[in-house]
Amino acid sequence: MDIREIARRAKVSTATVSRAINRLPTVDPQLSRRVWKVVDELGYFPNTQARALVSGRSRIFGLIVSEITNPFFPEIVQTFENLAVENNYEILLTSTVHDPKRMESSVRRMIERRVDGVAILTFGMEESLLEHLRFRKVPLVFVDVGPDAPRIANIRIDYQHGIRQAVQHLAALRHTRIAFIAGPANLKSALARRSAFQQAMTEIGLPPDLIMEGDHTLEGGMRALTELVNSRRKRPTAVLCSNDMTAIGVIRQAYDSDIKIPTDLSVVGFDDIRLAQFTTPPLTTVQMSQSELARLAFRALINEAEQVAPAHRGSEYALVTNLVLRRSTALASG
Amino acid sequence: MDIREIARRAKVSTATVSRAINRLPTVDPQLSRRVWKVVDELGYFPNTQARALVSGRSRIFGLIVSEITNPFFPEIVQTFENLAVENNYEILLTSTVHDPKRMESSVRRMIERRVDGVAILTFGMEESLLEHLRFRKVPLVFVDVGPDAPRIANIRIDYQHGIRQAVQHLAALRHTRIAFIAGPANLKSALARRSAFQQAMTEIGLPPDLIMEGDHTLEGGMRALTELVNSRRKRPTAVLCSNDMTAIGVIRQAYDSDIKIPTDLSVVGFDDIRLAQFTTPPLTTVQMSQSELARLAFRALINEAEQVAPAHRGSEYALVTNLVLRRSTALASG
DNA sequence: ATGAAAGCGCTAACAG
DNA sequence: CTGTTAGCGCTTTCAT
Repeated sequence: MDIREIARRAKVSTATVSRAINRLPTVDPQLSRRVWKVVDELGYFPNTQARALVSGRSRIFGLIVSEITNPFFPEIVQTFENLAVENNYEILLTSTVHDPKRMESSVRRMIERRVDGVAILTFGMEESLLEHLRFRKVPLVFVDVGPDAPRIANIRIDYQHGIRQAVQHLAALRHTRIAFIAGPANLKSALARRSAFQQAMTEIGLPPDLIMEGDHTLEGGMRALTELVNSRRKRPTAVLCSNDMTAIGVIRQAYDSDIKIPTDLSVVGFDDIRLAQFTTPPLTTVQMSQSELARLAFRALINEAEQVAPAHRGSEYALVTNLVLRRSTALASG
Repeated sequence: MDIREIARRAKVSTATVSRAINRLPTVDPQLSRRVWKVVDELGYFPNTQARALVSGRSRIFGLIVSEITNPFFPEIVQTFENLAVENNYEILLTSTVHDPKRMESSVRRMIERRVDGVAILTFGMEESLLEHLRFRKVPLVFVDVGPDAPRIANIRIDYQHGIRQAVQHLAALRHTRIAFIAGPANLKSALARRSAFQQAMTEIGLPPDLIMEGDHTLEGGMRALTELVNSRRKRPTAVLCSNDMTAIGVIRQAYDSDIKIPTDLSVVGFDDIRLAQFTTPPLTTVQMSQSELARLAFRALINEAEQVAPAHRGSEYALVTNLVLRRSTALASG
């Protein structure tokens, strides 16, 4: 069943069918009705491949993430999909699973399907992979790490804003010994969080000297708390974590070590993944809105894809972070 | 840049380029090398839309889920994507978000992109939506609820197996008052879990009379435990939940009510979502392997899509459930 | 083994 | 306002 079949049955040309289906205003309402009647009767759906072939636009946006199972991403994917539906796009979702081969295949798949734009929301992308995409002038959007170039948008995250709130919140609860459990040192966003912490502490005259190394995993959080507890130094009364998984590890380890949260130890996370609401106690954390991030990314892509004359420079979007209070923090004990 | 460009530069016909790229054995190695050289030099990637148009196969599988943010799904999506990459397919992911309009648009999008098969992994699908898909003879795979018809595969889940293990595990820990928090009554899979519980209890001579209504949400679990606690009846020492989110709600409410888990109350979940490992204490639960489910679904689709002569009946796949022990269960107190 | 050419389903330029 | 037709990039007969 194709457009010709419809044309035959509606006794019009294929051009008219095409126009009617695309709701071009220049078609006689009479004919249009005839076309739509046949379309509905036959249950006809236009073939997007054929459309894409002739129009040169696939109406597909690529979305590259690290791993779908990383709790940071489902919300992003969902929001992205919602927007795609609203705007009549499809989304081609690929994950790199931290594997260079998979990154390469992601890019290849994007190009083969002729996507109209790609949002790269992985943590740390190999520059080299962008070559093909940039060469083909595919609109791109990055978080934090993109180059400043035409057709490349960047979402800049204000880590400082939320982290300052977190530190000041803890200070207001009379905490003075506040530890920070950092993320992987090769991760730009983790480094940014770390220095935001240092600055926020310094601002209020607290020494930012209690910094533990973590790796953004549950296990890393558990290890870091264990170290903190076993250290000869005086134990901190509060700990700020570079991401929520780390904080969840801290909570888990605290439970095992009979440290009560928040009475014995206040814990603050970062990201505000869905899971943060489900811990016991629910986690106070710095929110970096995943849905807002997805919205910005989508908007960047659609702006770029649907404008006729591409801008000469890339555009910038900003995302602020904010503390959300739950129940893992309390007045410093003692 | 297209196949003609390659042909011109390699001084062969487009037919030869096509054959070389598709690695047909009938092409002279000499020419093939020439073609590939040009392909690599230019960074050429075949246009999948054009391929799909002529071949009639899109190499896209649809995957319909309820909500991507439901913790049950990310693992499924990830596994599905891994398999897609391995087999050179793309996945068209849509979610119904429990909205009839979105279900409809999911189906429309699948058909417009001419997917080669669809896995319907939602909880409860409107029969009516299948019409279009079945009419177009698209291979389909369901969980539990699919009709027995050609090109339609079904994955049957053995709820009984894991639930019996859970009940017997609790009984072995000397629990005799075991409650069950059920799921929504309109959900076939929830009903199956409930009756599996009843049967497993009856088998060992325990009365399956402590059944609370839940709704598969955290809040539902919290409410159910509150009721259980406030009831005049003797409190159960163990509770089996229809899904993990419910169990997590129970854990949360127990924490708020100063009931220690597992010492005062043993809790068992169902599904084994990733999150179950991250609760405090980690949740003992009946595993219904999401990755295995995804694997079965993908295999069903690819079998159906790549066989020349469609079988006359739908095929059936089985998935068993199994208890996984963590730390939310213990000997009955008292 | 290779090439010429038809055609997949659609849109858009052009003519009327 | 409507129809005719070329052509999007590729695969696949059918000749050679």
